[in-house]
Amino acid sequence: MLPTQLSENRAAATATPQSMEAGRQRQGRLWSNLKEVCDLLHIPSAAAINSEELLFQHVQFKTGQRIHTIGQPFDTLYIVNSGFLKTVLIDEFGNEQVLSFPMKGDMLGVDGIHSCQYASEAVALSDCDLILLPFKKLTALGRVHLELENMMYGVMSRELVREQAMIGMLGALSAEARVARFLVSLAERFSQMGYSSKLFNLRMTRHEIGSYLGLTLETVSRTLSAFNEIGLITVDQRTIGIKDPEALKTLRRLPPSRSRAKSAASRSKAAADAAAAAATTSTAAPAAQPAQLVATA
Amino acid sequence: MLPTQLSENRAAATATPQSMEAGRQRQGRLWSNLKEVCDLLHIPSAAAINSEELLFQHVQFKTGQRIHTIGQPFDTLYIVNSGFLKTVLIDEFGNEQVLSFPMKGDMLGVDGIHSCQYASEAVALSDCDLILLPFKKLTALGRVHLELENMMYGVMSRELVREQAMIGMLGALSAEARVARFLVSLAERFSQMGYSSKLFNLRMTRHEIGSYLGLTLETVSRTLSAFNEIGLITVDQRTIGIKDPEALKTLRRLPPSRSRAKSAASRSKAAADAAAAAATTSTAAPAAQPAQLVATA
DNA sequence: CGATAGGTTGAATTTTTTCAATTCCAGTGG
DNA sequence: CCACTGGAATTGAAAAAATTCAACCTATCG
Repeated sequence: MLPTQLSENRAAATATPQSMEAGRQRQGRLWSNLKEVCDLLHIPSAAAINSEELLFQHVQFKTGQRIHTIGQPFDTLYIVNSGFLKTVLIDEFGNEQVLSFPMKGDMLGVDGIHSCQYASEAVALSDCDLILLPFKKLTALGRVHLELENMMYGVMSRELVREQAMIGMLGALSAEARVARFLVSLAERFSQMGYSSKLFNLRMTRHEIGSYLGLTLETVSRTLSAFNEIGLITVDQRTIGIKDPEALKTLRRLPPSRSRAKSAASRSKAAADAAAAAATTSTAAPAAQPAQLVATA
Repeated sequence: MLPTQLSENRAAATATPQSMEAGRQRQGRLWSNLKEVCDLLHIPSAAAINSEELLFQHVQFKTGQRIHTIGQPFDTLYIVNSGFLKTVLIDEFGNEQVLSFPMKGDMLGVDGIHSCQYASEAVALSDCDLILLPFKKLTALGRVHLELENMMYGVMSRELVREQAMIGMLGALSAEARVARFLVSLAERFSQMGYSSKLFNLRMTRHEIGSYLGLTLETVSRTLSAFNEIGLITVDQRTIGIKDPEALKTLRRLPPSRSRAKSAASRSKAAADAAAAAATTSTAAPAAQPAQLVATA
């Protein structure tokens, strides 16, 4: 594999550089110490922790495997070390409602603390490497290592803030704005993880995206096509290229379709309209700049 | 005031029996001990706590007052002892997005832990009595009183589960189903608080309900009228009577409007339709039974 | 008692979904 | 190696759901 390649995300799905760094082989599995866990969660680990003793076990899941199911007794939290997942609620007719798409650095299972049963189901969308955090052990440890306790509260609060933002989005935004923000937030996540924020592969189906955003898969597909048509993004199946992140960030509604339908030549005009409709101060992107390729960590 | 009265909720807005129980006058304010706090949160307080020393201060807010605002430095959590509030997000144009309607036993401010700034704004919808929990003090105490620590994790996790349910609702349900569930969950909250679950007053405007449910105020109003028309509820401004809680709980979509419009006499037929459309096993409610009045605690 | 915010209702319009018809692709087995 | 197959994705047209705009009503509060 070349260090620069299009299918960068597929790399994360198997053995990543990261999972090599943050873990040591032992008894045929991987383990991480407290510092590595804190780093993964972006918690300043305050050095003071001398804990080659305190190790947390990793577990690998293959694509499609279930990490936990609804109602299953809760006893451990998980941190995503590599890979991509979805968490879902199942309604009375067995329909899935996607709640989140956890990836590197995210915590899973927090919703199980309250009732001692997981309240959602987590499924691997790619091969995954997760770190196990036995909850009892964790809280006990938290009483000794203050930064760990802060970490716990911080991560749970962050999760809550994220869900609040989600509620705000579902409650207030149009279909187009939801899809736009979804793309932007994905791009930001990838960027944080050291991947390209300009070109990436979606790990989930249109159906899953739709469920997550409260839309049908057709609406998602149409919206992506529309964004492509006015030059905000490029779409090829699950490969997305972000062309105008600023316009996506502030987009509220697309210009009326007639201004798109008129002619293919009016592309730049349509993009300008979109930016205007977005009530943004950002300048329209200077056409298609060459997509930045992958920076392998 | 009579012990049984229609405006039961208004009582909670001022001096309730509860706020008398759970608090003692001292220095002209109210204070609660740890046991009272735990009781309020429905946490088994494990007796062992001998803490007439450990007291938490109450603060009163008048209708319309702001408890905290977005961006304000975080240092304290709040527990609602009495009264009703809303929490909101403010978008870039100053529009409010309602996130929750906290009431007795709910915790406020958890979203501030992560970034040390409150992420939402809390506003009193009625006169309120809140208990202050200085966060630093609380975590320190948590290390000594294990049940308190568990309480913290439990409450935060519960909040998360609640928001997940909200996301599921916004993502998957029709306007009618959302309004129905909103009424049911309100009824349940009131019931838990010792009020009638059959007759209560809404504390919030149609606009606020709409924002909370991701609908316009007109849609909320129309939906309430429709529920009234088919006998699921009675509506008179902010006074809601619940007639058929089972149908509301399982309702997915209303029967087509023509079956409602045909004649006022077809009422029971329409109600049966609604129950059928709800795919529920519950029997349709036996017409209007006299509304149960208030049980004052 | 008039001003005003909240609430209801109707009609037109827009947005999103539903249904249906293809197309595209990845994987499988001949 | 290539034709098949089935899930995923796209696209169009019709239908349904929800919003918008507007008019009007009704409580409440100075």
